[in-house]
Amino acid sequence: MPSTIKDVAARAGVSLATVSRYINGTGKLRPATAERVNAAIAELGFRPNAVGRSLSTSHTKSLGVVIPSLSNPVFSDAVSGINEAARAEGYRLMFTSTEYNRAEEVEAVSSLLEYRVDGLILTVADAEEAPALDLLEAAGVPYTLLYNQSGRSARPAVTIDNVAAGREVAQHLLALGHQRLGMVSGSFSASDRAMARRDGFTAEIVARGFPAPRVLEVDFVNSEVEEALVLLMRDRDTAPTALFCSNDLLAISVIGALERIGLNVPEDVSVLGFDGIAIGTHLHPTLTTVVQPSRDMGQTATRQLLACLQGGSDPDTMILPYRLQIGESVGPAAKPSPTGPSELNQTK
Amino acid sequence: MPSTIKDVAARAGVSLATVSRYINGTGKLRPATAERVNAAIAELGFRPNAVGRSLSTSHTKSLGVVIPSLSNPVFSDAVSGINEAARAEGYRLMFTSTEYNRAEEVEAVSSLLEYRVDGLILTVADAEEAPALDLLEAAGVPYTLLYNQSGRSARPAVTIDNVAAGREVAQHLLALGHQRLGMVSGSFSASDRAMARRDGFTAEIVARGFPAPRVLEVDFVNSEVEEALVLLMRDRDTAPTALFCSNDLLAISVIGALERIGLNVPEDVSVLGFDGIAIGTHLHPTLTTVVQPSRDMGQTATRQLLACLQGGSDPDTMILPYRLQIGESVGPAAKPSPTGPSELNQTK
DNA sequence: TTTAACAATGTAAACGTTTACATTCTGAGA
DNA sequence: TCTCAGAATGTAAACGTTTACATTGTTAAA
Repeated sequence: MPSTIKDVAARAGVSLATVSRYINGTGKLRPATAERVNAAIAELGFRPNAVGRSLSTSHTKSLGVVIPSLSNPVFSDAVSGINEAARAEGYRLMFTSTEYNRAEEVEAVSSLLEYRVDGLILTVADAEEAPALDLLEAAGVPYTLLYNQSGRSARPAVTIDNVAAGREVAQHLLALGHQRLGMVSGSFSASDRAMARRDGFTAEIVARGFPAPRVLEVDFVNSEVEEALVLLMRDRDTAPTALFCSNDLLAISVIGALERIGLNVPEDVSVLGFDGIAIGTHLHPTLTTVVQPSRDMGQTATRQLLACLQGGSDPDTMILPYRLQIGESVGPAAKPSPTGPSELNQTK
Repeated sequence: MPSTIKDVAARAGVSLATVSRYINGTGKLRPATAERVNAAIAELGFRPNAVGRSLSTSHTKSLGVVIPSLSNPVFSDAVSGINEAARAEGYRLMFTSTEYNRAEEVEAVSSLLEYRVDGLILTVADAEEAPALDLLEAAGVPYTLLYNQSGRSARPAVTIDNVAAGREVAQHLLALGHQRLGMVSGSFSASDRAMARRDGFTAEIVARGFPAPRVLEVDFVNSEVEEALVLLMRDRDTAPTALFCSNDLLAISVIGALERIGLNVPEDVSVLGFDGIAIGTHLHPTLTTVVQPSRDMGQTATRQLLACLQGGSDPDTMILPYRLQIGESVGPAAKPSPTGPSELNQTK
């Protein structure tokens, strides 16, 4: 059993309170007393017990982190940012993932509340309908959402304006002469962000007098992207000349699939992603994508949560800037092929 | 302040111990008593305090997880596996990353020891020289390494045989007629795995009577891959016809860079990766790579650590199987070009 | 009806640390 | 030298829960 503050006190010939004052730097100590305590700590290999401290102070100096998955680097990057900012303030992270499942969200929050984390940073499937957030609010535990659209629920979130980003994507593609646009997205029910991106994208296109984009909702994990694209791109004369993907992993997957069915990116079809994950700049073609500042978002969410925990105001919604990063995967609209039905149509 | 067991006891008209027995399912309770306790819990919105429980039982039911970075999906996948196995046993994860820095490793372990995590799962830069592991052993806290080579230190690890994998990569490439091999790796001082892969790769090539491979050690984050490759591939008659990369992110990066300098993969140069991250199967060309079972490794490490915590034997080294997954990024050795210095040589 | 054995429940101390309040020590000023 | 104010340190209870041991209740058998 590791040494406790009692052992240190006994060894140094002082009281528990004196050792506590030394460890925490609270209150003055005579140099000789401090030296004796320090020596006792070293001799005993004492290490403060955060559990005892948590009980007596009612603060654990830990933050709960709940995200859908670590498989998407956009969440990994954010957790890195959270970790940095938390560490800087002496906080630890208690972590869990939910695999986009609402019941898992509730279970995760429940458990973190049992561990008495001081606050939480989390991404839920839908900020509007989140029993997990209801639980947090009922418990009075501060939290900040990450990436979620705060929408009409006015729940505090660090995010970007996904609707505006979707619109800007549409503007960019239309400006390049693309008139037949498509979108490939993950599940809308699992991501209010994907919904917002689609909504902005579609609204802009329709407002500009173009036909609404074809929207493909795919299960990225189950690798049905290629099949879906074969159908979408079957008729080159009516197929989209540009595809907006709801995240970068999907965009990368779409590019691979397009090339496999004989289409060149961006010559035959342009592809535009979302998130700005690092690998996108190392590929060929490099990815044109909407970059959200994931690491900054993680840091910002953490800082404002910690500010709240340290007596500041409640967390609020913060919209950070995104930027459209031009890569090689988007080019001018392809000119119509001079021949009739495309070579693709003839492929078995 | 949330309700405590005292409040529940008062409300139900029973003792603290009775409420504790109800919560934990230890000891028998009359149905009427159980019902009164249950009603009191519901009325008060009581939620057990894991901090109090941890202090009195000396167990936190949490595991510390220390990994270099979440930026590489191989770690994210492993953490997903750890999370699954831990959750199944009612454990939480306390998480931190070290960015491949030994001082950070020590600080991370130190802090997790303060929080009294029951055990740790971690990846360190070098299992042979790890002050963080010295600290854990001195504290008597069980741990399992993940991915690290256990080598002569005999520290418990869940890993694969990286040396054997390196050899098998060499065999595979030599069997395809490649005679001039190269390796692109991340920093060896930050990854004993990368060292082991190089050692196996090199040993096999030399044993087969071929010249030792050219080894490029690059800083993937600082995007110097392309510059390095231009130099390596300058003279097509002497340049490697296949490159082994120490991880998949690097391999993907190398493919992009090769294509950008005008070389086709695998026609002009083959590229083989390591890890088996999911995105590798969605690219064009799909990645030929050594797949380690990251999620399984995470689960296995967790299970054996938990078995130890629950009275079983100490964690041991477990070597899980890897497999060489054939993709499209490796092909037969390119036949020498019929002309003199390559076009590449003339590019400014 | 009484007794005894077992079930059910209560009591109280401990886990490690913090900290309000109390006590002792020290040094400066009268 | 004495006194007083502030410095330094000690005391003890509390934080929430667990659990060994004690006590009370209940039921069946004699």
